[in-house]
Amino acid sequence: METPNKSEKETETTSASDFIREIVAQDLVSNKHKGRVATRFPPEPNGYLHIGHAKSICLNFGIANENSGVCHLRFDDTNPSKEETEYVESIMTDVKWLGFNWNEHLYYASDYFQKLYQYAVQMIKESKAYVCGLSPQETREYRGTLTEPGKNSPYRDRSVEENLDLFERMKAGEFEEGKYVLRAKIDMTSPNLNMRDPVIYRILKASHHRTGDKWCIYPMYDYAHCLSDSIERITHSICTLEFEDHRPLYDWILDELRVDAHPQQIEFARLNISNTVLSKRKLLELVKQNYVSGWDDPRMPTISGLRRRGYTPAAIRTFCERIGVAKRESMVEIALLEHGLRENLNLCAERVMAVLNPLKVVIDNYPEGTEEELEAVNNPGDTNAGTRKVPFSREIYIEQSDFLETPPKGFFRLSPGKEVRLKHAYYITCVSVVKNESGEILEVHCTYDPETRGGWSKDERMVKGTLHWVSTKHALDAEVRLYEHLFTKANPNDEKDGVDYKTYLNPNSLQVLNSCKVEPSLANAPLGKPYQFLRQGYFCLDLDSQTEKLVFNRTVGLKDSWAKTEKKGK
RNA sequence: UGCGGUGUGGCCGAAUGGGUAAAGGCAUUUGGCUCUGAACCAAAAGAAUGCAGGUUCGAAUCCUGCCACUGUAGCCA
Repeated sequence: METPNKSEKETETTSASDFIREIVAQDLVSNKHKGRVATRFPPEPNGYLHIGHAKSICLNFGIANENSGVCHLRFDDTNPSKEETEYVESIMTDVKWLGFNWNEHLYYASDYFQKLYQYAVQMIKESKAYVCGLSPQETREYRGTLTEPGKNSPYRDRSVEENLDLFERMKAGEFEEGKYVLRAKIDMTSPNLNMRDPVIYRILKASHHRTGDKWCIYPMYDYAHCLSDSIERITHSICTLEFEDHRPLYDWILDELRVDAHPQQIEFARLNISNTVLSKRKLLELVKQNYVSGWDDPRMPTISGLRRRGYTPAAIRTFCERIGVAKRESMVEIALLEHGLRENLNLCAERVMAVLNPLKVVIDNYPEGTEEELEAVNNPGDTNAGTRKVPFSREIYIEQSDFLETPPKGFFRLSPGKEVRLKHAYYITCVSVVKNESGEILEVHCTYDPETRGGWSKDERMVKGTLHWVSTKHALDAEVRLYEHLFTKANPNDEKDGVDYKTYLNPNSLQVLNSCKVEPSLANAPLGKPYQFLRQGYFCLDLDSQTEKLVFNRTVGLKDSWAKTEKKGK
């Protein structure tokens, strides 16, 4: 498997098996497909990919990779009224970014329109399909209900010749949309509604993003999908649970057409994640109604949103492996996603210092006008990451939350009379506080111990707290965007009593900090490169960033056990 | 209320034609370590597997009957 980012590091995981992989393994043992494994990822190009699709991508490409097989990328473009080239592009970008490669196996259902048409003619000739003139409304009425059988269409017994003629004229564009459809002749009394003479072709006078105006009849999903799978000689056609009831139809079409490749459809449960939504309709609504800034808003669970947020492909892949594959519908806690993210970022993110809510500290005994460069390791877990120089001077910024005039028990950051370590620098002791008339703290005065340069003390005196800091005169201004879960409720889809899911939108999902100070090495931060802002979390440069005004996204915060005990105390 | 599917700790999920204390991960709690209250290390707590019967020396696995949840009545996919 190729990874697009060379610096990317993979999290160690033992890939677990699941019921689908077992089926594939058994088929390999029984030589059912002569040792071949061919899967496919078949998105409809009518929207952006989200992390639910990533589960399917990892599954399909994963199974192919593990078995020296192939996985096709096939655009299921049978409905020209909804599909666009823009989506085709974004889907390819996202699949590649996730680290998967379809090589030469890029297909479109629209490539098969001619073949599909010929198969339809064959079905008509064998009296297995007929042209129906019922209106959409009538078709619905004839179909029956969940508990009542349907009844035969009055057009069901047209002659083969008449059907052939009508179908030909449908194709020639002689009829308006809705006037006729081609239906499979199965059984209007079947307990499975999908088998009640399903429509397999409809008239659509829309321009197709690839075939233009060549066609005005388009195959329906059930008809096109199984045949596309068969044409491509897919061995295992993996889809989600809602298609379970369609499997008899999938098999019926392939059986009746006596094709020589008959893939096996296998269904699994789609992914749900807490505190977000993963339905195309809802995601589209959030975008269209400006609840978010776009498909790639860093709060969105879309692949493009996650990418902009700073997620790594490896973290998403690991997540998809860990959630497993099963048939029961479930909701995975978003904490699992975030855990894997931190785990991966911890390996590859370089550490830097940034102060989000600055508080000025003056080091009284540090010579005025002097400055020095201190060495800082980029990643304590990875010696290859090297070191960098960080400028230090008499005035620095620390985090407001790192100073408390009257500290509670267990607080081991800075407070009057207390000594703390400045990361990579010196030990400092707070000697006084300067406030304005209304009592707000303007600056904190400290003294430093020159013997502790680099953050070490020869006498091994105990210093419990270590703070991050930035030299005031070297600091770069930055905007930092902090994100929280998009929804406050674990399951926003639980819309009981008519409550709309948007009711649960988190008003604090985006918090913008405008007066952040970051260390100068960040001046040349490349887009998307992961950083750990020491003691705070993982961040990356956002595409809104400018040279004069850097903009960073918080990908995910570090775990914060102090915040936890603080909360408990309240 | 047809047909299909699914029920295993708070959340995912193993246990693949019955066999010792029902894996593992996340979350939670505790302790250790540490120049990040991070990471890391160690440990703890937490389920008698939807319910009720039955078969068996022995059942999450087999049988019977219930219950709950879910999908399905597009000329969407």
